Amino acid sequence: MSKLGITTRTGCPPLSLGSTVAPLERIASLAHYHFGQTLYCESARADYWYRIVSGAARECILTADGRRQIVDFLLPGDVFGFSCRGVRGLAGEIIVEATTIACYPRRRAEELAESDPMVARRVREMAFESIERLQARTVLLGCTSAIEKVSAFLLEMAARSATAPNAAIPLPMTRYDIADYLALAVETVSRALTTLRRVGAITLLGTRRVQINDRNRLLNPGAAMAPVERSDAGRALRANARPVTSCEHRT
Amino acid sequence: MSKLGITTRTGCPPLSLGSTVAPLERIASLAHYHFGQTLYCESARADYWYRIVSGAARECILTADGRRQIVDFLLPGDVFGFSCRGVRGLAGEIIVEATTIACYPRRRAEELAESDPMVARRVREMAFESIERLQARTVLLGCTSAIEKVSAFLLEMAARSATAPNAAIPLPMTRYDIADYLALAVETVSRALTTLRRVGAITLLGTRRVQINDRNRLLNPGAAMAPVERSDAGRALRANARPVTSCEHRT
DNA sequence: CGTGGGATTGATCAATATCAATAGATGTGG
DNA sequence: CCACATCTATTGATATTGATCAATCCCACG
Repeated sequence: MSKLGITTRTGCPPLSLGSTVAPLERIASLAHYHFGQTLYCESARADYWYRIVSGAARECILTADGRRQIVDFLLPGDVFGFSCRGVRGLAGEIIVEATTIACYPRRRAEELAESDPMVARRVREMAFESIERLQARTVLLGCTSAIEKVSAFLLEMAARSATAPNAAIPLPMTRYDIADYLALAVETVSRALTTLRRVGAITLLGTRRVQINDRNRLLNPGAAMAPVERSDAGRALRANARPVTSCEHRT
Repeated sequence: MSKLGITTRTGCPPLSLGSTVAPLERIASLAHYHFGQTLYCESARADYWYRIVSGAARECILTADGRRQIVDFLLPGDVFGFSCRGVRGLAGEIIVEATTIACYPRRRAEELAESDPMVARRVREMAFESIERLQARTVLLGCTSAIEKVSAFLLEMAARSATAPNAAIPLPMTRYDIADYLALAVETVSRALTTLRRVGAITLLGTRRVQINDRNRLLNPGAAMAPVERSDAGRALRANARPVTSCEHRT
């Protein structure tokens, strides 16, 4: 890790974005990063948009009380770094050795979007994808129990890593990262994984790969989790939800 | 609440969006809703974008275990309803009587964005605002203690309600809504508010208005919270964060 | 005046954070 | 190549926090 050695060359391959947005790819530059490097820090100006080509990164923030909250994991294909104020507010950090990222200069990309409607559409779609990723994230953080959070996290990683069904899922991040992502203690994450392994829901292949054996147990951890059947299996409909008038709209 | 009575008329006032995007406002229709009405349900097609003109709404989801998770509160000025898959995935519900919403037909808005770069830019900015709102939300949900969550929630509402500093902040939602937003039990929210009131950080003006007396106590609840000084005040830098190499980028 | 939804407070119990110890992994330098 | 240092991961014991159950209060509204 001694020399940083970031090689930068312009003009990168289209990479699954469709030929109509080739103009966007022409202004991108590919950069290579090492594990632990900082892509941008919280106070940096938001002058680039990014796309993970290979490897992984995290966006995080140090809270007032000294904790680190990971706001998003970025995996291959994910576009990130959008901002409407000029400043980042979040730090972007590389978590996998030899990560390659496509960097889009914001000003030029915006100019391009203003002259090419197809580029504008693509940028809009990328932003919408970010929104849906963050909404899913919110639902995940809303889980109450640690088992639920970890289960939901594994399912999210399975969906995002785009591997074959039933294939092993790579976990590019440490348990500490997972803990900061789920707002749990590391020990709790570790224990939840152990519990899921014990009941047969997953198999741990080393520490950084997981095989999902029983999706249903992960989807509904409370119901099928406890080795000893829980007495309260019946009352599922707890919580604060109140009835609402029907779904129709526009009379 | 017997008759739904949604009045819809096309052509609505510009409303702080700047004159350059008047085209976008020309295709909007204003609709009036009652407390408790459903704007769209989870399975609905995502055919509209929305902007709150007055009143308030929530976006929420029923989780597998029967809880309701509120993903976002929508306040005047907020634009929402973006989707990249065709389906909502979240339900939109009105939480304030006589809420007015500007509705933008998605297809026409997109056509407009493709013919008018200024409209495209404005749509992009609105999407980026959504992203930042959701990122802030993630940080909030990452808080570990209930006092922290409620404190952060009050600060968020203060920032978003755009009232004068030190003015009373309206809370358009019930305690149940707040609880489902913060992933806490109602009782816990109530207790946290009571605690904050007791230590003088806030004043409750009725149940739906809050006055913030001491921002610092809300920003750093752990430090100044306990009536009896806590013995561990010194160790603030706990948590899972690990040091990272410096912030430089591009050698 | 009575009713019902919302809000608050109390008591109890389960879940998780924390503290502590240890073991595995990985990388460095002798 | 091995020994050491450091980071990562797991497991155990304990204390604290928040969910849950229960009761009461408050307020708007018919």
